[in-house]
Amino acid sequence: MGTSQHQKAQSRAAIITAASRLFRERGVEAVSVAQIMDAAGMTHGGFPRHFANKQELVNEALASAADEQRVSNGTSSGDFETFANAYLTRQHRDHPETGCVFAALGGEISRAPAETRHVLSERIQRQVEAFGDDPDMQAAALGRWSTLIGAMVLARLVEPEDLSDQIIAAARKFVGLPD
Amino acid sequence: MGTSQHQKAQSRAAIITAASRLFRERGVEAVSVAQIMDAAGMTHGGFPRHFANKQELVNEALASAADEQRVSNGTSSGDFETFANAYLTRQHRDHPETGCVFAALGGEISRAPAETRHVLSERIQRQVEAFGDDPDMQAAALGRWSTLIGAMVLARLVEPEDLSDQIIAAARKFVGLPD
DNA sequence: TGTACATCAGTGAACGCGCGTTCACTGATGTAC
DNA sequence: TGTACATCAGTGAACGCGCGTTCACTGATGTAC
Repeated sequence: MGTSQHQKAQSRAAIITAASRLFRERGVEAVSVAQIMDAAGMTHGGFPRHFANKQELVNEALASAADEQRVSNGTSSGDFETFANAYLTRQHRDHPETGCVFAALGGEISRAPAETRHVLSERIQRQVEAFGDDPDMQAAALGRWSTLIGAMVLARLVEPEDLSDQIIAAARKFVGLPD
Repeated sequence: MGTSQHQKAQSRAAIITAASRLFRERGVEAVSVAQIMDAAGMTHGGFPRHFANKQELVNEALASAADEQRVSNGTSSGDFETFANAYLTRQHRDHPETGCVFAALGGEISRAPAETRHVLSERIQRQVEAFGDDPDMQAAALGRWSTLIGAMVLARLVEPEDLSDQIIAAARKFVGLPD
């Protein structure tokens, strides 16, 4: 076959994007390299041209998912209410594949190799600093952020849907959102 | 070999206990039936005498973990502050194998078969009812409970330990605990 | 209270399967001249 | 501007390995008489 450098970069991006979605949807261990490569439009034999092993892709894909959230929700600007308002929704609950990586994979990340925990800790550290310079403001934002993540974890695992909705509503109230 | 009915019941309990700890420590998918049977003091061939398959054990082990927490922390009596005070600690963070099943495996449970989600939803539903009869009290408790779970997820995945401690402290403050 | 026997918990070997990874091969890319 | 050639992204087959599960076998249990 053979491809240009530009095409290689596109392929690599497609692999990371596919992995980032599939990992959040089904869990890291439950998704195989072959499934990711297939979703990216290639066969699994091409994988080692882009990553030394699956773990290296996991690190890149989860870091990418974490960055995605920060940028798309504008939390880096300190507008926590806007972030929380989009976070605590049925839309987010029902679409983990494009949602918060910590709610979808927090437990798995805590059991992952040091390198994985490190790249995601950097994102968390940066997020905390974006909450403000004042330690009290940072602490208050951390408390609210924890509520969002825990509520999403609970809301996604419970049935029936009524109870799940109830959890989202309770969390919205608890972090001071209208509704 | 051959064993009495009493010994069989003991073996079954040992398998559930071992599975309950190992799942919370390493994740459900990362622990093999052979590892669980070994931890319970048997060889893996004896497994089908107790459970039809791994999934059946997962359901029992996670339900057992959820029950353990309710009883040992007395949340069913409505004393949320006592529960939260023991929950948001470095001890709990550093020992997921004996801790909250939702913080350790919440994400995995949300991707598990309906039966698994059902047995754990029952426990959550019962817990919510134990929070009180008033919907507003239930909502407030659900908000605080979400904060505990999310904070534990974040505290377990981040490094360095300073930042992890900071998350626990922020959550303690946010749910109104002293310290 | 003894004895003969059916039951079945637990052993250890074996099974098919999907996993991550490796590799010989291909042909388009893009450089050297 | 053309031509010959080295590079290497991607293919498709193959690898060893650990997984969940199955099963013939064993011997202590506990019932029938």
